[in-house]
Amino acid sequence: MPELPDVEIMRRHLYRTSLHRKIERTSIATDKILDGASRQLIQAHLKDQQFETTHRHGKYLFVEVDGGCLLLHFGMSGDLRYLHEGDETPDHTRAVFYFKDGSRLAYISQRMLGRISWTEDEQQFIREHELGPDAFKIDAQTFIERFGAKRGAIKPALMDQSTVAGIGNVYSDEVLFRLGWHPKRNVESLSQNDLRKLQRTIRKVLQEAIEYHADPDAMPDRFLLPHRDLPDDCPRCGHKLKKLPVSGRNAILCPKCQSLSD
DNA sequence: AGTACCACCTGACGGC
DNA sequence: TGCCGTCAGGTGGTAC
Repeated sequence: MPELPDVEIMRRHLYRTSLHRKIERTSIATDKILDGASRQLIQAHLKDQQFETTHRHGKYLFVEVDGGCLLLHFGMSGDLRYLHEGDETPDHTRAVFYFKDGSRLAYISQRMLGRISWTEDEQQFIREHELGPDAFKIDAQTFIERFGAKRGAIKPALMDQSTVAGIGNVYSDEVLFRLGWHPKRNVESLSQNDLRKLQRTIRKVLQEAIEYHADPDAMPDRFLLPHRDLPDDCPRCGHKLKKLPVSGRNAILCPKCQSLSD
């Protein structure tokens, strides 16, 4: 479930477990998961190096080594798991980073829509992939400038990675649910105050999701996320939640709490 | 610039 | 039990 909070949890996992271990070798199951870098290049760059540090921008995980940066993206399904010697490799593991001490880090991507790449210039990578500022770190003023310049429906605007990076289908729904705003409401209808409120709500929702380890089962009932499997009822008013196609994706919303009129 | 649609992939799940 | 259609939380391309 890799949107910003999920990737942040993976970052913390990697940070806690996998830094400063010498890399013996890297196995990559298929070239399909590579983007702009050959497997030979990645393997050669990682050999005998160690992961020095890791940070996240939007849904991308940056893992720095001496001489460059490994990039992990997870598509619509994925996970990262540190394993001790003897631990079984999880299903759908598509790449494994083997450390000299016998442990290893598994990159899991069930639908193989995730991508592994390599860059020597992180800022250039961000520019080339047209990523806006990170949705969690962006300051209010920058958010208002960038988001306020957009047109059209608010949900696709929230999911546009070039405006603000990190929000996908699920968390755009969560933010709009918390605000009581309809996903098709026009961005043009938002006042300066609404934009400020939107930015604060994004930060709050992402912050809380991270605190609950991006795990729907751990989240309180007032979140929309644990109720996405329809049919289910709105945790706020009890009305039946509904599914609504918005620019090619399915939004989940409460038609009573999130009416289009206001 | 925004929207709509398709393609990329695999596999979990519900219906029959 | 097994087959099949449908659907899934992302991104990138096209055409309008």
